[in-house]
Amino acid sequence: MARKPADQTVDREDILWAAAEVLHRNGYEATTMKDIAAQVNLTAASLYHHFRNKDFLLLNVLEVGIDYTIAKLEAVAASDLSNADKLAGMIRSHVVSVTGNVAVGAAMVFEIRAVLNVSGKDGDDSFLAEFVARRDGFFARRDYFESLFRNVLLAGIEAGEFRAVDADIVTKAILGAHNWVGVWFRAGGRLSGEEVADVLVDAWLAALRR
Amino acid sequence: MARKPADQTVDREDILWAAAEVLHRNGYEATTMKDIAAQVNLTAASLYHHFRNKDFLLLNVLEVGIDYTIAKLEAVAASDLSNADKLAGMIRSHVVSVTGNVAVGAAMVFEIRAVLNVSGKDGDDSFLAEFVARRDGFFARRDYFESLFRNVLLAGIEAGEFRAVDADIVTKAILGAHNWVGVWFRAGGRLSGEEVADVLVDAWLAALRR
DNA sequence: TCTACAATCGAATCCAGTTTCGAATCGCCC
DNA sequence: GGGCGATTCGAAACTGGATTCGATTGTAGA
Repeated sequence: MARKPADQTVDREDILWAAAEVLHRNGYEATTMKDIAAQVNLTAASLYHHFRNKDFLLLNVLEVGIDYTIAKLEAVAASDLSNADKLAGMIRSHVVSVTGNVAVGAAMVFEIRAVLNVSGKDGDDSFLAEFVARRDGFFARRDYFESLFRNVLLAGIEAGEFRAVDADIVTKAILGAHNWVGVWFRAGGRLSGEEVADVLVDAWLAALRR
Repeated sequence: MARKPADQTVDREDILWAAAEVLHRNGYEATTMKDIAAQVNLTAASLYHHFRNKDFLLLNVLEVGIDYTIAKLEAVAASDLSNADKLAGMIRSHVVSVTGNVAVGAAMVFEIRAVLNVSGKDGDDSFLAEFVARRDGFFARRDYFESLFRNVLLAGIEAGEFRAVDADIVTKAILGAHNWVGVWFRAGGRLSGEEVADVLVDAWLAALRR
């Protein structure tokens, strides 16, 4: 027995999303390749056909996660709404993403340190180099992601729509609140993702209202 | 060479705080007993004289962390300030704790899942039972901690000091923002812990102001 | 001083998890 | 209807890290 027929074959994407889910449940180190493989009905060994190793797999998960989130955010950020409406839309969009796919959201929050730690990973030279490059690219994406929010805040303050708060800190506060949603939110709870988003939009807008 | 003289001997407390720091740097799974031991100039083996195993060690870290935080918070919560002032004091107190000891704050945020996962840990029966009991105790403390904030919100709304927001969600948003501070805050940055706290107090009070 | 205990350590054991390898299948195209 | 690359698998090699053990040595008190 070796390869399963077509109705079984999975591709990178499938593995990535499945991995995100497992990672969310267990955390990076606590998640074994076997766990991830099981999620898509493969064996651990098979995973190595799709990814160089565990680190790259995680990095991939983070990459698709951040790209997915940024794409949704950019749509709103690029619109010609007022800054208040933009912020509202972005908060809603982000919170809904997080609640809709807890896996991605929480992976973003929790697994960073694991990726961060290049130290300790025995240098397979070429691997290491590519890993570091991609990891730094990921961090850059994260910064960009954060800047989307910060810029709206800044623009809103500039335009007199918002109070003159410390945009840097408030941005991080907003994102912190969202990230945390990924930790406690459970589908089927008292509120839907949209409803949670509404509460947060209301709160932040009130916090910024002049 | 065996035991070092008195000038070397450390006690549980020392190990706990040192462990919190290492844990913050590396995350639970990525932190080895050796790492923790090194932080207090011991060998991994010596740690087992103080703690049953790695899980209990982590649990201990979380316990002292939450107790420390709760103690500071209760002082404010029990005062007879207005709810707005109480909330301000509590936010300040919590944020300053987190920035003052990033280790505790971040350990609180990140390591929970590791502790959570009882499943998988081979049942050493008695160990397992005590572990679960203490773990549940910890979670109860966490809930209590959260309730301190929520109750002030609720009381403030009741008293007409605050807008009628969804106290549950807003509480979690506040705590999420604080937890996140533990992740990004670095001593020596643009703002001190107190200054960050001030920004957040201002924001949340504005968000709740009628 | 002698004894019992607390605190350490180095070495050894054990084990789970990653990664590698060679073989087996499948689907497809010539 | 044979060849070829893409996939997958089981088994085995390796590794790092948790935990155990027995020995050693300060310390405190009888």
